[in-house]
Amino acid sequence: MKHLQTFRLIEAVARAGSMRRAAEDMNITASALNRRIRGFESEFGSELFERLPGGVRLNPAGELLLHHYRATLSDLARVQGQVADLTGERRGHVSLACSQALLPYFLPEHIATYRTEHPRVTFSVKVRDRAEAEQELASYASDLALVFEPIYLVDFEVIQIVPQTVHAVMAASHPLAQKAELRLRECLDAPHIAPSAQYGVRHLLDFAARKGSRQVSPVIETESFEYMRNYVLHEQLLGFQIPIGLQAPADGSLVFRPISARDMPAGSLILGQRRGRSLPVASARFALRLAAILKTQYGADPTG
Amino acid sequence: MKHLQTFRLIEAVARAGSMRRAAEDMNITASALNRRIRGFESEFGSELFERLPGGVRLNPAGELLLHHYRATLSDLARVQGQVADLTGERRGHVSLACSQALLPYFLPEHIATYRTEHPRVTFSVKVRDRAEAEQELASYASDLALVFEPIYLVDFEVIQIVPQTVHAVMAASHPLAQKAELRLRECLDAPHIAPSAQYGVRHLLDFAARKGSRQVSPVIETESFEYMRNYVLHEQLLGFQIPIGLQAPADGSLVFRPISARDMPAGSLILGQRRGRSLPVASARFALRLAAILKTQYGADPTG
DNA sequence: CCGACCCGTTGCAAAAAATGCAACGCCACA
DNA sequence: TGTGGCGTTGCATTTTTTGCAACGGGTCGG
Repeated sequence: MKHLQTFRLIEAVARAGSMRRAAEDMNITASALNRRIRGFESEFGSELFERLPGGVRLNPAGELLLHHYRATLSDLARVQGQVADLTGERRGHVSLACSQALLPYFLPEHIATYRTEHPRVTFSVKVRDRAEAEQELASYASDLALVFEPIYLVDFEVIQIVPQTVHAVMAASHPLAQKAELRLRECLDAPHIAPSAQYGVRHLLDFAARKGSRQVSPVIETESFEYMRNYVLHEQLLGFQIPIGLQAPADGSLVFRPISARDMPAGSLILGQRRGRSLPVASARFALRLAAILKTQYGADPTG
Repeated sequence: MKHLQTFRLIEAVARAGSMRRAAEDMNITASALNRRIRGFESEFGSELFERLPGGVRLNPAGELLLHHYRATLSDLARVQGQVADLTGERRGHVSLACSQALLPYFLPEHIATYRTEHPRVTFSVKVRDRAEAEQELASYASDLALVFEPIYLVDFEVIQIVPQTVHAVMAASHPLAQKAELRLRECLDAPHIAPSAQYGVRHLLDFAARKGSRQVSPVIETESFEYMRNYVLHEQLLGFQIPIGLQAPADGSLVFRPISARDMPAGSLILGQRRGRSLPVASARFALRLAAILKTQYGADPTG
């Protein structure tokens, strides 16, 4: 949209922290950029940036305006989606932030299915931990978030919530692989590999361990669940993940067992959006679909 | 705001129903206007107008877009108000639609008072009957409405509600001027002048009369309460109005008496805004002030 | 049934706005 | 005290927008 170019430039300057760098990013000269900013500031009635030696930084007025811009952009996208609906076309864009567990199986499968039915709908999939995901929604950078155990629920509107019991992941040859269900104690006694602190799985583990006056003491700590799943095939360690991110391989090399509910309650996988926002049509429809799938595949909402 | 010029043009075309007329209104040539519209339509991805012989008309896509524009405008005004607050200045604009009864005393007094405290706040005051006032809010043409007995309460969010008993207005020499309170029967028996059907006062009168198997049969019917107040000084008729629009003149020529609550319940004077909208700072503050004044001057909210 | 009229649209030249280039003053840092 | 990055400004150039005139199509009244 051409009429929003000035806002795009403002955003670029805010991101770059300097007019000259932003000018380069946007493929115009610093002078042109500078004059657009100054021109807008004067018609807006207030400066948007603090001029510092070495660059610029958004001032509070600029923050407010940038927020307006993002809200405008999002509303315009919604309108375009509605118009596309009017003309009978199913097109649009869905932007989604999700936890790592959704990457290997769940999202690829269901986005692919959705796209066979609606080939003109495109997707962005970002990986964000539970804190970042909310930020993503708040800044309108993503329409939807599908996150395990989000932290702050302010401005986060729950669309669907499903329980996910943490599972221990291990090689088929691991001694504990014989049991159908594991006690937390057994897991902590065995050498283990654990996700780092920002993840919901780790948070649940730490919490449950403290309650039993134990602690999680991983041999390896990692930010990557994929790394964890692969590593336990090479050394006899226990890993931890939620079932939506797990699938038994055909060769039977990897197995996973739930941790007893007596030791650790199930966590919540939550599909949500920014509170009060009306989503673009494409995102809204996809959210409905996703909610239905989660509900039927992963059972009733534990909160009622 | 320069970057919204195209939207202003689209709105003008929608209002004028023809590009050439809109071009004249906006002081540009029809060709320039036409090319901007076509240009925008092509980047937007859809036509906004039906081209008819004899002019154009918004199509559904255009309606959606115009709605987006108005929402954007309103949000931008809110942001500008917040920024003005940041810089310590109290400026901004309050737009208000109101019933006639507020014109003679109430609004002039309180807007003037407000402006002595906040000289940089400007006002628009539009007179609208109770149906039009809601339309005014819905289209973002006004921020606030202060209306007696609004009709449809959809999308109308009540800020403050105060009771107003309908009063009979008459010359001091009128026989009924001796009594402190009038029965509806007495009023209908006497020759009277009444507001036309779209007004809340008339609506209450008609309703109460029907309940007593009577009917309002005015000698004169008028859209102007000012006319009514002045007319009863020249002929011995009863007029009707609510007390917020009445003030006893110094010379005692005009008197007004309440109609008994046994015959007719008090109506509601309601201050409201568009549901769910976050108002510009100036309007929000003025609304708070107005609500406080209404509450203290005209007693408790009858609905609780 | 046809001419007058109003409509949206388009070609082309003029006017206006945005841009690039070069230079200036400023401040931090070495 | 120089050096390099920063925001900003004057000026020539390029790009965009506008106004003018004309075209084709439709309605309406004589």
